[in-house]
Formats: sequence, C-alpha cells, structure tokens
Amino acid sequence: MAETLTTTALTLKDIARQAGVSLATVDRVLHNRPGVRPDTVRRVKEAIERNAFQPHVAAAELARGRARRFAFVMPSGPNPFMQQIEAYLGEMSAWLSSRRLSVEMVATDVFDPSVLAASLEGLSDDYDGIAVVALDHPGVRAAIDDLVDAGTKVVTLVSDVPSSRRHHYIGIDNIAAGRTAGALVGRLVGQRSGKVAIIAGSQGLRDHAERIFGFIQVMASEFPGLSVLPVLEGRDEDARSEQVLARLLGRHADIVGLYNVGAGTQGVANALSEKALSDAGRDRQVVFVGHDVTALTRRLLLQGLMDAAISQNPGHEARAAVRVLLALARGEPILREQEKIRIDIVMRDNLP
Amino acid sequence: MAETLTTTALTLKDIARQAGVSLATVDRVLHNRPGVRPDTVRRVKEAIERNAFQPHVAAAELARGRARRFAFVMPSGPNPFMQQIEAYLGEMSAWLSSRRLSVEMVATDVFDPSVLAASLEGLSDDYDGIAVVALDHPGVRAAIDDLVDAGTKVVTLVSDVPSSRRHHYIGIDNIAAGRTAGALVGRLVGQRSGKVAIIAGSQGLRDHAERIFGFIQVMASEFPGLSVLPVLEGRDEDARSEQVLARLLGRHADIVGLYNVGAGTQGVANALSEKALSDAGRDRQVVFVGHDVTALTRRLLLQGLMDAAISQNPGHEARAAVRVLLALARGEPILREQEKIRIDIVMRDNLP
DNA sequence: GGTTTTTTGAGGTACGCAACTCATTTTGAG
DNA sequence: CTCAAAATGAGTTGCGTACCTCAAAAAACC
Repeated sequence: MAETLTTTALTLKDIARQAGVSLATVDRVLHNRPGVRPDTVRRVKEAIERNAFQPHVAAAELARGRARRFAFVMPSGPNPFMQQIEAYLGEMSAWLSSRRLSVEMVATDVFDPSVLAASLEGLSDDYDGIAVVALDHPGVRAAIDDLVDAGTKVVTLVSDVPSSRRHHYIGIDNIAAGRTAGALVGRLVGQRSGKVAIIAGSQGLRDHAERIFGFIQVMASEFPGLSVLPVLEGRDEDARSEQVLARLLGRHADIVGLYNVGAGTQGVANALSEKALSDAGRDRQVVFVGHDVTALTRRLLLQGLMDAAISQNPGHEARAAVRVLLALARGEPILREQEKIRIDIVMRDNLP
Repeated sequence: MAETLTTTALTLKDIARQAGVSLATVDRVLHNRPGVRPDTVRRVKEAIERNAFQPHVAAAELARGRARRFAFVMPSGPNPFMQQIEAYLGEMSAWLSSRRLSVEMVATDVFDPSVLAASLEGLSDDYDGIAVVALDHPGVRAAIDDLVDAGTKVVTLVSDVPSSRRHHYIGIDNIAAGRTAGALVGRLVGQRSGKVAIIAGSQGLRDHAERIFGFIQVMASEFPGLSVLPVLEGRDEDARSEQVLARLLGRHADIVGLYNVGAGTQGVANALSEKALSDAGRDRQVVFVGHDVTALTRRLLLQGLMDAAISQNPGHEARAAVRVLLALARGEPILREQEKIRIDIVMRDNLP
C-alpha cells in the first residue's frame, strides 16, 4: 500500500568502505582531483552507482564555506519584461539569503555586440554563474565560451545563443510561439476570409523574426482564406505603432486579424479601438493576438479588445535561471521538465 | 551598474552579540522554547528583523539529523493523472535523496469519506507532511484538522477541502477552468449557432461540478447563439461515454460544440470521429475541448479532432506539493507565485 | 531577609562533507 | 634490485545550526 520512492541514507564513509578505499580517495574521485589510478576511480564510481549515492547537499554546501554569486546581465533602459524579472528575483531574496546565494543585476547594452562581449569578459572572476539576455553574434558567442572555459556556469535567458557552449537556455521556442499565435488568429477569425496584419518591433531581432516565421507558416498552410499583409515595423514604440497600423487599417477595410509580435501594445490598442468605433454596428471586430501579460494586456483582455496573449512566465524564467545556475554549480542534475518554459496561451478567463 | 539583491552573511552568533544575549537564548527564541522573558524575546526578535537574518538552511538541515518523510495519499486504481504525478515524483528521486527526503505513496479509496479519513488518521506519527487528493466531506475535514493539530503539515492536491485547516492547496480553480473551456468553445465555434454538449464523469464530483458551472456561466452570458444541452454522465469510462454521446449526436444534428469535463476521452473521440465521417463534405466539424494532456489527447490534438485541452501541469503539481511541504516543515516562506498552478490552454502548436 | 522559581550563560557534541597535510605503501622505470 | 614517482591512508579542521546539560545569575515570592 505504501510505496517508497527514496532509500538513501548512506554517507561517504559507507561508499569508502564498500569500495575498499579511504575517505580521502573517495573525495579525490568525487572532485576529480588527481592522483588516483584509473582502476581505483572505477571501483569508487561503481560503489557510488550501485548505491545510487547522493552527497548530502546541505553538508556539502556547509562544508564549502564560500557563498555562491550569480549575475544577471540584462538590457539597460526601461524594459517592462526585464523589470518583472528583477522584481521576481527580489521576491526570492529570503530564499536566496537562506542559501547564502547572492544575485546581482548587471545592466548593459545587450544590443551592441562589442559592448555586451566586453561586459561579459572579466565577469568570471567575480561570479560562479551568469544569466545573460544575449544577442546572437560571434563576439558574444566567443565571450560566452571564454566564461565557460573559465569554469563559470552560463545560461542564456529569453534569447538564446545556440552556437555557444552555454550550459542551458531558459526561454521559449519562438517559432512555436509564432505558430501558436497564428493558429489562434486563424481559429478565432472563424469562417470569415480577409487579410491579416503583423506588426513587430523589428524584423532584425531574432525572437521577433522567429515568431513571424512561425506565424506565417501556419497561416499559409492552414488558413487559405486569410492572406497575410507585409510586416509592419513599430520599433516597439507606442506612437509609431499606432501610426503605421492606423494607416494600414485605413487602406484595407477587410482586415480580420492582427498579430502584435513585440511591444508598443498601447499604440496598437489605440489604432484598433478607433477602428472598432467606426465599425460600430458591423459584424465583428478584428481578432487581436499579442504577447506577454502586463497590466496593459491584462486590461485589454478583460475589455475584450484583445483576444489572447502569448506569454512566457517571467517569474518562472527568473527562478528557473537561478535554480539551473545553482544546480550546475553544485553538480546536481537539472530537472528539465521543471525548468522548461512553456508557451502560455492567456485569455480572459485564465488570466493568472 | 551592478545592483545586489542579497547581503546576509550573519550567523546566530552575530545576532546573539547584537541582542546582548547568549547563543542559547537566541536558540530558545528561534525555536519557541520556554524560559525566556518576553522582553528578552523582543530584543532578540528585533535583532533578527533588523538584520533580515535568515538561518543557513543547509546548516539547519544538517544539524537536524533526522530525515523528513512525506506521504502522498492518492486514489487507488488505474488513474492516468495520478500515475503521471507518481512518475514525476520518480524523476525527482535524486533531488529528494540528496536532501534526505523520502516520499511515499499511500493508495486509498479517496471516494469513500470514511475510508479516506481512516487512512489519514494515524499518518501523523510516521510523516512530517502529507499531500492528499481529498474529498470535501466533514469526516475528511476532521481527519485533516487532526493531522494539523498533531503538527503534521498538510496540503490538498488537485481537489481542495477549503473548510479544513490544511496549510495549502495545490491545484487549479476549477470554475475558472470551466469558464476557460466555455470561452474557447464559444470563440472557436465562431458565428455559427447551434447546440453545445457537455459530458462529465459525474456531477457529484466537486471538480466536475465546478467546471460545468463555469462553462455554463460563460455560455449563457456571452454566447447567446449557443444553447447548452443537459449534461451527460459517462462515469469517466470510454464505453459508456461513447454510447451516451453517440446517442446524443444522433438526436441533434446541430451540435457544434462539445466539452468533455473528465476522462473517457477515447470513447468521446470514437463517437465524434464517427459523426465526422458521416458529415464528410459538410462545412465544419464539432469543436471539441477537453482536459489534460495525455498520450491520447496529444494525438487527438495533432490529428485535429480535438481543438484544445485545458491542463493543469501534473509535474508542476507534484513538485509544488513537495516544495511546499518542505518549506512548511522548515518554517521557510513559500514562494506563492511559484507554487500557483496555472490553467494551461494547450493547442496543437504549443503542446509541451 | 531568605528561599524558590525563572531566566540566562557557557559549553559541548553531532550532523556530512570539503579541503587540506603528512606519512606510508605501491608501482613502475632504470 | 633500487629509487623516485605515484597512489593511497589516516587524520584534522571547520562550516552554522540543533539540541542538550549544568551552573550561575536574576527575579519573584513570602
């Protein structure tokens, strides 16, 4: 009736006895210290395997003495998403300090590869682990690899640098996110046919480009009744987004769907609600899908002007980054399932 | 440029010095041991507050010596959702044993209040914390309260007992889940009008009843073009679900939407796909929304027979339950944001 | 005042591991 | 076989806390 999932209560001493060696040798094997014959290494490792021995993390952490330091390298300037991440880290402060972990924010211009690379260089002396919102660029890749070579643990956050040797990526698959947005727009439009607009910050940003790619892919293959208009660029600014979108809405009366890939949401909403006013009495308004749950998108969803938001939980990203860095530093296994960031579909009734 | 989020490096000794007392007295205050004057307690607590002191959890855990034991009290019999929870706990085994935690599964008939209550009684001697999938019933409530009084930490899992003094509930708001399902069905049906069917395991189950309530609420207030048919009961069995649904589909040609509240998904899918065959060539098939991501619902989503699944991440629930029990046992604060279970909308393109 | 009771201090041990030293044994090369 | 190098054993110390004992001091009581 009761089935136990864990058994271990062994210590290093037990492993040493089983392997027929001394504590010192087990310690050498466990920490890859030199001076142990390959054959002995094997025997010790076998004893560890055989018993599924896990060092007591509390004891290890205590014996270690030194506190661990992590850095979050993030864009300077007022970025709501990044501010949320920082706020969530702040909420963890008790959790962090009771584990003698310190987390520091390092602001830099992540959009300038040389500046970012320069910021990263030299950080390895001060930190055991680094989470970075990185641009995918050869200079940045090299800087990351240097950190890794110096023994620093590195995770990329939100935006990946797949060509680097970073240990982990914390973020979503942006192509899949774009596909999800496409499917939502297509399905919510229903049987109507017409045009679909896309507005992005810039097609030069990797995450925006990937989202657009996924979105168009789905529209083309599954919703033949809908035609996608050329991508507008709003530079993630409200004023510009409103302007270019209003112009487009004026030119095409048959726009039935809109995908806002980045920020500038207030501008998009302004343009849309103006059109909704002039359409009053007509059938249905434009289906509007965007990204991220903020105070603004939350309000728009409740009002009904926005239909769905694709979201990556920033709190989860912040905590996952810390947990993964900690696990890497301790040599613990990572719970992949736990650290994976999901693509959340948020509508009015499942607002978090 | 670099902003630190943590500072602590103090120990109990520092607190003792600041408060002008000895280590022993700080220890007495910290663990609510008797024999300390109220005034002294205040001075010590002030020193702790002033420095935002957090005991080093690793040291505390090590000094404690004794391992912590948790139990998961779950339904007996083959329940896929529960099996998933158990599987995810298995994936955590290294994490658990490196913290000297043991988790045991206790199977019982959770649908019989007296059996469940009897199972719970007496568990407090063996376990420091208990996660239970509980029926909301006075006898069960009393059993939970007894556990709490005995000092055992209790969290309810998936299904809550709000009237009890359980420390925490790990699960979703089922009314909101039903509302979400309703909004999805309504929006995906589009401008068509017609009938909507609901099939549940039993309306006597609290979670099913709540989901139905939320679903009907949304349909009534927001989709006047759709009328909801009386709720079918399939007892979460494939055969019965298929039978009652097929009969309903035969009687009503104008069914445009279907909400499957519980299990029996295979039966529902059989009935639906049969209808789809006979409808071949017609406009559109029935919008089908159900619950949980399993091997089956995953396949149905990919095939397009199912349109969306409302999901509560079972891995998250399992891990959250363990984390919350551990935090409660240690007297650590709980990261509410982290432990909150979200209502996930899963469609083909954001399948996890 | 003296006596009892309460409060506080001082100190020790243990937890499991990291990190280190130094002596001893084993191995391999010549 | 000899000798240096490599491998191993044995042991120590300290991390910060929990939990315990015993004595001393302070407070409360009569």
